[in-house]
Parts: sequence; structure tokens; C-alpha cells
Amino acid sequence: MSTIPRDFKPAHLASASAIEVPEVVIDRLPQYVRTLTQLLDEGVEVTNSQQLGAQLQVTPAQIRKDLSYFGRFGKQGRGYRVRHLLTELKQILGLDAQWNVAVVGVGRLGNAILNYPGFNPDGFHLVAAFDNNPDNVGREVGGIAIQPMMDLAETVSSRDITIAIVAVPSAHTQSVVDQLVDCGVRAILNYTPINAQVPSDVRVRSIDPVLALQSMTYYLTFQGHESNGYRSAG
Amino acid sequence: MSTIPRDFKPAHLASASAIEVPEVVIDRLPQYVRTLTQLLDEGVEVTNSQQLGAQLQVTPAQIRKDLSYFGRFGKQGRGYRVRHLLTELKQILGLDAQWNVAVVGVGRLGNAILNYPGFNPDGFHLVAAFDNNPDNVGREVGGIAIQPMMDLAETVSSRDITIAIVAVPSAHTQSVVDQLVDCGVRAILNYTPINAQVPSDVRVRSIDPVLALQSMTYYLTFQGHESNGYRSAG
DNA sequence: GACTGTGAAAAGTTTCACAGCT
DNA sequence: AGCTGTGAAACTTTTCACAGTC
Repeated sequence: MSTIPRDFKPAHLASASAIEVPEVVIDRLPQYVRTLTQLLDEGVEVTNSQQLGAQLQVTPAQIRKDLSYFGRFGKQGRGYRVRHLLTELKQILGLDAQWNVAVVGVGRLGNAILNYPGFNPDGFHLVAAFDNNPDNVGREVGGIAIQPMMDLAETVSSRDITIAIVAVPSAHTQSVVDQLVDCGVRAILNYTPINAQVPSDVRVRSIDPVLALQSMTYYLTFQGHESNGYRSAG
Repeated sequence: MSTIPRDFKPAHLASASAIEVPEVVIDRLPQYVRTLTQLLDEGVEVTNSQQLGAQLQVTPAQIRKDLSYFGRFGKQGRGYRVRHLLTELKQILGLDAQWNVAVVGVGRLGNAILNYPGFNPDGFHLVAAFDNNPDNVGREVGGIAIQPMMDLAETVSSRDITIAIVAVPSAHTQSVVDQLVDCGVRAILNYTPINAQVPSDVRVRSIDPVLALQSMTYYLTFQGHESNGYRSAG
């Protein structure tokens, strides 16, 4: 499931063996996918970097530059065919596949995640849930039976799980992440406020509302300053 | 509550009227705060950029450079006094104040947010909740009575609310954000997958697990490539 | 005429390396 | 001796501007 036949060929660089795409660019592609999906839903068939940029609050040049890392998807004088560009970007990101996801930790937060309807439409299938607490094991949440942590290795392998969502108490984060990595999980979405250490071939992204709030308060502190200034007392 | 007497004076630049601190730096400060808090809890009294960098997986030079935007907090040859640096950083970020926060949208997600115990210890007080649905209005969640949207302006003003968390259905995001901005809310934590437009003096941060997953799948797609490479078919 | 794709310039960010303080 | 604070260098990312194509 994680290996998909692919045939990317940026025409201008067809013989290079590996071109580095900046990580910031990869981080923006999902937003392009989302905007293109919205345009398609609205019946828009053709768009351009100007329009996409306006939607996403990004410069048109950046969109063109980002896309140029992967190929030439537009037509000069016309723009981009929405459906075509969307298909290409989804393929680049691996979103033409289904990804099986496990949730570890079924407390309040894990429960909310298992009931959240937003993952499936985007190709992420929550297929297993694990918890330590014997009171939870066996319960069914969002149509998934909670399993004991003991089953982790077996289930990750048999159900072809590549991605895990961690929603355990902070103190258990590193240990759970270690177990996931040992089982072969290669991407982790971490809902705990802990910086887990992983080998360099494993990806971690964190969902951390408190950090997000704490960086905004800086800008609220001196009222009336718009950009990030630093006012001296002098 | 959002105006706190302050007396920042980076000694080396005491007479400049506004020094721009890069936004990336501001985004890292809360992580420093978190790590310093952990060190303090462990009884560590003195640290240095080496140790902080190891914890945060950041270079020591970056930490020293980041801190240098705000002043000189360390002692050469010794390092940083944990408690002192923590106090300074919290003050810089405005975390020495209490921030009153409203939650808008009390569906499953809003419920989880209102019950999440992680905001309070960091000085973010959830003090009001709003919902459109008459079935919800009047219910109490996490000790807070849900109010109708009609009450928004009055309550934001009377309860000195500067920050809002938006957890409404996607279709309502922009309209809710507009209302919040009109009421004087200046920072918004957006849990919906919509790019809300706001005036430049209002801050928005998004919590978007699907985007996070979608950018990771890129790296899962070609197995065995560690950094972000782009494999050609040639 | 309109819009892409892209080298080159500009801007922003990180890292280096070392003077200077403790 | 050890570690900070910081200019300057190296590197990354964004923006510009225009040749080329539709």
C-alpha cells in the first residue's frame, strides 16, 4: 500500500537521479490540493496561479515555483486544468492511495479523534485503536474495537498500518513512539505536548494548540503593533 | 488584561524604537518555555544552549541567536539560570498574564476542547462558549454555560476576551471569524479546514491534522528515501 | 494578450567562529 | 576553561522579471 507505481518525469531534468524538493514546498502542496478540490466542487475547470494565490494568500510566483519542482502542469496563456493538476498533486503526495492509520490512546482525545469524520474523505482510514487501560480494551469507538497494546506489532503488520496517531498521556509518549517505530510505523501524528525522538527515516508532526496560542500572545501584548515589532522602553 | 506594563530593554539597542523579530523566532520561544519548565520541574537550576538544543533538537547557536533578539540572559562561561530565563521568556510572550478565551462551536470537537485540561495550566482560561444550535444553548460543558451567538459581542467585551477558538462546521468559519473580528478578538485558533481571511492586525493559527498527514505521506511514498528526494523514472 | 516556467536577484534564516566575560 | 553574544558567511526561500508558448 505504501508502494505505488509511479512515473514522475520532470521534463527539464529527466535524467537527474534525485532532485531535492524543499520541505516547505511539500508542506504547501496539501493546501493546493485542498483549494483545487474546492474549486472542482464549485465547477471551476480552469484556474491560474493568480486565482490560487488569492485563495491561499500566497504569491502567484510561489505557486508556479513550487509546481515547477515536479513538472510542467500548466499551459502558457491559459493556466491550469483544475482536475488535471489535482490528480497530479495527489499522486505526488501519495494521496491516490489509501493509508491505514492506528490510533494509540483512547482517552477523551483519542475518542474525539476516532469519531472525527474528517480523515476518511481524504484517504486516511482509521483501522485500529490501542489502549493500555483494561476498562477500555474491547470497547468499540467509532466502529473500531479497542485492542490492548500487546496486539500492536501483530496488527500493524497484518493490517498494513504505516501511520499512527498518538493521543496518550504525555509521560507515555516516548515509549509509545518507540514501540510504533519498532513495529515499522513510518509517520506519526503526535497530539501530546512532548518532543518525541525518532530515527531520521520516521516522520513526526505535532498537533499542539497550546504552542499555537502561546506564539500568538506575543503579538497581542503591545496593542496596535501589526507586524512583529519589538518595542523598547526608551 | 491584554495591556501589561512592560519594560523590555535589550541593553545593546536601548534607543532603537522598533526592532523586527523574525516570526520564526517567536514561534520557537514557546518551545523554549516548555523545555525550561520541564527542566525546572526536574530541579535543574542552570542550563546552557547545548543542553537546551539537545532537548529541542535545535542547534545551540540558534538558541543563542534567538535569545539575542531580546537581550542578554546568560552568563558567559556559566550558561542560563533556568528560572530567570523562563520568567523573561514568559514575559516576552505575554504569558505572565491570564488570557480569556472563548470557544465558538460546541459540537463533538468543541466539547473535546472545552473538556481538554491542557489550556488552563498555561494561562489560557476558557471563559465562554457559543453555539448556534438551540439544543446546545444553556447546556453546561466543562463548567461553562453555552450561550447563543447573539451574546457574542456583549460577552467578549464584558469578559475581556482577546482570543477565540473556532470549532464550527467549515461552511460557517468565515462568518464566525468575521463576527469575532468585529467584536474585537485579536487572535483566533482555527480548528476548521478553512483558510479564513482576517485583517492584518488579527492573528490566525490553524490546527489541521489532515494537512499534517498529507504532507507526511509524500515521504512514505518512495520507501527508503530519508530526506525529501525526488526520484525520476530515468 | 495572457499566463506559465524559470534563471537570477533579493530577502530571510541558520550556522560559523571567535572576541570577551565569568 | 567554558560558555555567551554576535557580526559575518553560508545557505535557504521567496520574489522578480521576462523569454517562451498558447
